Amino acid sequence: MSEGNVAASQLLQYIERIERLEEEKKGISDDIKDVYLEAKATGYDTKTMRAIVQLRKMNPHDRQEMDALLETYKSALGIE
Amino acid sequence: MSEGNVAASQLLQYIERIERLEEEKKGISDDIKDVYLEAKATGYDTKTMRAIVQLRKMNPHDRQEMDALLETYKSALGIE
Amino acid sequence: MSEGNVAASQLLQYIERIERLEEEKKGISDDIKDVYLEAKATGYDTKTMRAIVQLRKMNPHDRQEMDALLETYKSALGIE
Amino acid sequence: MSEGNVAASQLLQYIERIERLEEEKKGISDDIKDVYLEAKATGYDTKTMRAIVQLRKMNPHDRQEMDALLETYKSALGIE
DNA sequence: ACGTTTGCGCTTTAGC
DNA sequence: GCTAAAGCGCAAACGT
Repeated sequence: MSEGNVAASQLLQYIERIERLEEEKKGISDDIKDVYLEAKATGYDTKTMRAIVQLRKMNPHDRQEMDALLETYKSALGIE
Repeated sequence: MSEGNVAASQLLQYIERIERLEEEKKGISDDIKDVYLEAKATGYDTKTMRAIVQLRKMNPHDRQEMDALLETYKSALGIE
Repeated sequence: MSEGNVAASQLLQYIERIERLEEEKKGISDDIKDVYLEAKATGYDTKTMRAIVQLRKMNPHDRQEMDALLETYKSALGIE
Repeated sequence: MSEGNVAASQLLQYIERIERLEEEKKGISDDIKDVYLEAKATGYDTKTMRAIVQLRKMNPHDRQEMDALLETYKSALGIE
């Protein structure tokens, strides 16, 4: 087999690995969507839930600091 | 002039209009970046500023409602 | 247990399911990134690989049609 | 006037400058969208137009190189 | 049914 | 240079 075919075969393997992983990723994305839909059907607000998920990603200290700073700026600008 | 050339000329005009507008847009994006940099140099936190800009886009009523709901969820989950 | 706590517990369960799924998703995203890095280290161009992945998502007919249209526009505008 | 108020006033000025610029930027984005819509109404394919705009951003040499590489990969993978 | 709003993936851009 | 974030078009979904 020529070098070209070796390279082609290797490239194809990379591509196919990526495609498999992307499929898996898509499946999980769909699962996440389903959970949100279920929560919504139960009466929860998904937008707020998404905000919560973001907040919980941060460590408590950073979150509180960020929050405090935001409050400071809001006060300074008269945002209630 | 053939029909093909007429069409080509028209297509080119659309493309060039878009390109001009994109240039303008780029200029403004750069201006925005500059303001943030200037504010940062003055001691402001740009991430918080960006959050403020977002908040001010909303109307007060919606913002308060969103905020109240978020507080409710945070309390329920013990997020301080 | 009060209704409020029931609701809180349910909300927490939704949030935690989402967090678990997002972790999995993140893991797979990292895997994809790794494959691209590995391919890059082998000498492949990742930008082109991403284009290939996109092309392979399309059905052949659509892809050829898209390609033909692009060629038409390029010719019309003198893009070589 | 207290220092706090000075700072608040300055912060407000930065925020308002940003908001003005973002409004302008939004206006231009809308203009761009309008041009695409107009072109579409005339019979042009906007997706292809966007691809053309991207191509014209590149210098000819890079574009040809990119194109050649893509063709190489397509051949290697039997994409017609 | 419609049309506005929301979510999602991707690309591009900004910040460290 | 790389990781994180924004912007964008597209698609789906919800309420009207």
